[in-house]
Amino acid sequence: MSNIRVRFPPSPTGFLHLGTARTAIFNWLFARKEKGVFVLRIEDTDPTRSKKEYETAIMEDLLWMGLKWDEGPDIGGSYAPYRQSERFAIYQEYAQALLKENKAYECFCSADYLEKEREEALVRGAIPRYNRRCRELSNAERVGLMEKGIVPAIRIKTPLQGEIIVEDIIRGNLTFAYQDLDDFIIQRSDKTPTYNFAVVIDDYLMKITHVIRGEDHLHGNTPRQIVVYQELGWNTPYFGHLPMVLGKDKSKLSKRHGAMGVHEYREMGYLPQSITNYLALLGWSAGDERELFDLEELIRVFDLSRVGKSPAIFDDEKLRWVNHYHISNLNEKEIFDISLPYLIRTDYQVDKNDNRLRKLISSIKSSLHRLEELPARIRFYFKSPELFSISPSEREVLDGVRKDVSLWKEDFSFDEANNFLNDLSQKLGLPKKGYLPLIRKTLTGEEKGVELNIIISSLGRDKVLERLDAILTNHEKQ
RNA sequence: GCCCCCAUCGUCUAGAGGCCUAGGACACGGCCCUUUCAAGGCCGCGGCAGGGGUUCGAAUCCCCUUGGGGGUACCA
Repeated sequence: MSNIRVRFPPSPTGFLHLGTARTAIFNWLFARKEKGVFVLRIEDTDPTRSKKEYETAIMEDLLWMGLKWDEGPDIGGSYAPYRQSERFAIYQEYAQALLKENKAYECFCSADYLEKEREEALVRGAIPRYNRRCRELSNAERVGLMEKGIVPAIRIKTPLQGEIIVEDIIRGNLTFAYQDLDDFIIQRSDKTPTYNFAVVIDDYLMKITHVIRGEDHLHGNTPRQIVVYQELGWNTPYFGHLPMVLGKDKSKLSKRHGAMGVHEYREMGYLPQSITNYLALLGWSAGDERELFDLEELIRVFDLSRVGKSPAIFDDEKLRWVNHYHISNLNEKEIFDISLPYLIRTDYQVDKNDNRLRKLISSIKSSLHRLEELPARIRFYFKSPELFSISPSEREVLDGVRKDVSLWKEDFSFDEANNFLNDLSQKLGLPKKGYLPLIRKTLTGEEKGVELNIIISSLGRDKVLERLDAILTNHEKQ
């Protein structure tokens, strides 16, 4: 194992989103590729928005995709705890240290005051930055404010001059001016840490070597976090900012773009390997013309240096196609097992040992884009069709067919059924389209769908006979 | 507004100065296969944002413009 360590730090304020999942995939692939360690850390510093159920749901979705972590809140690890809410004392300790070294200071400004300042700045067209009025408070002033009962927040002292260079392994060197940053808060007045502070402390303490995350962190968070590293006297990890994933409207992918949760895609019948495959393709390519991979292959071909810089628009159509590919690649047992829940939830009576059903599903898998399409496609297998009336000439055709079928000693294979269907042309003296649509309608009630020979073979002699008889006797009654 | 980033077919991308009359994939269109719907096979449509440089030579390097995105919290 190399000493490369990456982390995936979701905030449990909602279900795992496709955009977030992609970040997890890139981190995980990088870790596996480099034989490093993948850490799961829960960023629940905001107690009002964080929920335990989301934490559980996120972990389930990660596992479903096949992304197992080496260290995390549930399994522990050398740098536990892995839940930020359990690390508050640590953050406070470092905040105090910065205070003591005069690298941070207490700020007594009220939220209201700050809000008003910001609005005014916006109106003036100025940059809404904190005016640093508490930065040089005298001791006496501080004591005075304390005595008034005001609980201070802690702000870090950002250098007034100079610039920050972010060395990004995906984008190269980027420059930011300290002047565009302000003295941001590292510890709220309720003693909880802010994101940019907690992250730095954790990444450092957890010995994270590569911070790979979305570009949305690049312009605001990364420079601020570098300030924290510097004030603490720590070396920064390597940073790599992935290009954003955008929705059809070209804005950052979010709930506004409809169902974008991993779980929802799972429900629709997307395979985990389809999700990881497609998401890996957003912002990354193998360099040659291959683009269909399962997880293991992805590890082999993945290369962080092949990640691009420009944002990618999420394309549902292509995901569909990728899923179609992976479904086609499933073997008979796999596709059957994974299909069962979709059939059961459609209230079909499913027998888990039904070999014929198993063969049927396997034989039509390549026509599916999502598993949720399956029930409608093989409805004929579970439900008898509605009766309909036929003409005298149609009756003759079905009679002929019936006679033949009744001679079968056993059920037909796909090939045998096919031959049977073809031979009918001779016997009936009709072209195929003169009788095949009628047989289809009789057996399934539909005019289109699965190949007839598969239908006949799957239904078996008795059911075929039964459905022919149903139409025939219905005709007699009229 | 200010700061930062990005820029090849509608979309995802290959392309790291001559291999490019720009390659692949999705989508789309046509044809074939086929009782039908899918699937599949074949063919096709379609792009280097614009303008300046640098160079014998630029999709590739530089600058400007334009366009798009992201960030501007006691959210993460």
